[in-house]
This record gives sequence, structure tokens and C-alpha cells, in this order.
Amino acid sequence: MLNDPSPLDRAFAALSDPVRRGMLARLSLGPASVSELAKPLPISLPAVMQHLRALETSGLVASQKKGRVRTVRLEGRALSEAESWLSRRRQEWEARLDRFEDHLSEIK
Amino acid sequence: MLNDPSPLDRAFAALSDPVRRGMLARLSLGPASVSELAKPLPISLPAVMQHLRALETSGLVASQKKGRVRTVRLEGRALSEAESWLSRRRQEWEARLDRFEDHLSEIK
DNA sequence: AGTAAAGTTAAGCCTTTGCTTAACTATATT
DNA sequence: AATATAGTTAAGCAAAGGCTTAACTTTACT
Repeated sequence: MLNDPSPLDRAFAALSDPVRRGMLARLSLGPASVSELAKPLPISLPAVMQHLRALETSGLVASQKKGRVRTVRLEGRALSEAESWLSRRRQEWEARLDRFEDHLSEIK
Repeated sequence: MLNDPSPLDRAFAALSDPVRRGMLARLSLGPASVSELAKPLPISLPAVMQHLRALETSGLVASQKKGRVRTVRLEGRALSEAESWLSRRRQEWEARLDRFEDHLSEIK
């Protein structure tokens, strides 16, 4: 990922870490503070911050600070875009399989 | 990713690279040889091999060698599993939004 | 005012990733 | 048999990733 990764690059990279996927799973149930996200994790707070930054620069998550607590929420948009990429590839792949089966039945 | 990444970890990691996503896009249209995959890419063959290995150990792709040409094909299964993970998260997220809107209309 | 709570930043360390070139193996072609 | 084709392995390097501890800032509580 040498030169300026695209949003999709970042989103999939963010998704590749189980800690971050865990955070997303938590956030899919509703917003949470940084410490709420950190609580179940066996890593230091600064490590959590870094994961959070990965999620945020990928667009999968957004946050705002009020007083001393930062509230993080899931961003459905980026999630959908990653999903769509996969969905398109799967659809092309299935379409090709269908054509292949048609071909088989023709020569039968 | 210190300890033995899960298949899902590997799949998303594989998807995070635009070169590999390009290969998958090509393969979604049908199988291809290593050199066919390499042709449009501005990188060396060994580099392509490494990308291929990332795709293969993630389960997104499988290959077999016949004579001197290795034919690579997409594996729909791994693709679907990544897609499903995202889909579940999006569904939970949407369900929560719906409950939230219901709540709003109740107090109105 | 003094202390606790919630984040944040910086520095350093080790591993993993993505790439290269060079050298090599195994099939096809002529 | 000689040469070309298709892929593979190995070594090495620079950058990115994931973690830590230490030090600091900004609110909130007593």
C-alpha cells in the first residue's frame, strides 16, 4: 500500500484485523465511547486509538467528542461499499457459471 | 496479525490490495493462467506469485497446474463468507436504526 | 484546589508486506 | 538437442502495521 490507498483499500485493510472487526460488531449495535470499546480488549488504550484511527480513515466509523468522551458510531455507507464490491464480483462469477451450465445442456 | 490469522482475516487482508482485487475481478469472468493475470500488471512475475499466494491461502482462489501452466479460478465460497460478515453487520446496524425511528415516532 | 477519568501524542521495537533481481526447474517447440 | 515458455524459489530491502511504555492534556468530581 505504497501510494495513497483508496477508501476501499483502507476499508478492507481495516476489516482484516479481528480486533477492529470486533469493534465494528459492537458498534453495529449502537454508538460507544472509546473506553467502552476498549473494555473487552486485552490491549493498551493507545493501541485501541490506533485501531480506531484505521477505522476512521477508512470511513467505516465516525466519531465526535463531547466533554471528555468521544463517541464512536458505525458508518453504514462505507460498510455497504465494501459489501457491494464483493457482491458485484460474486454476481459476475455466478453469471459465468450459469452460462457454463447452459452451454453444457446445449451440447447434451 | 501475530498469531495465526483466521480465514476471514486473510480474506479481508487479501482484498485490501488493489492489485489483488484486480485479479479477482479478472477471475470473476473466468479462470486464467498466471501469465494472463500478470499481463496487465506493472510488476514482476515473482510479485504476482506472491499476490497469488495471498489469494490462495485466504481461500479466495484455487489453482491447479497442468503441464507448465497453472490455471487459477475464483472460489465463490470465501467470497460469500466475507460478504456475509459485512451483510450481518449492516443488518444489525439497520435494525438498530429502525428501532430508533420507531422510538422517535412513539414520543411524537 | 486537588484528584480522578478519558483520551491523546510521541518514541521505539519487532514483525509483516510488497517489491526487486538473480538463479533455477520443468514443460513445450523447432 | 537446443531454445523458448511458464512458473518457482531465494535473498534482501524499505515501508507499513501493531504493540508497548511514558508523558501530557483536557474535562469532571469532591
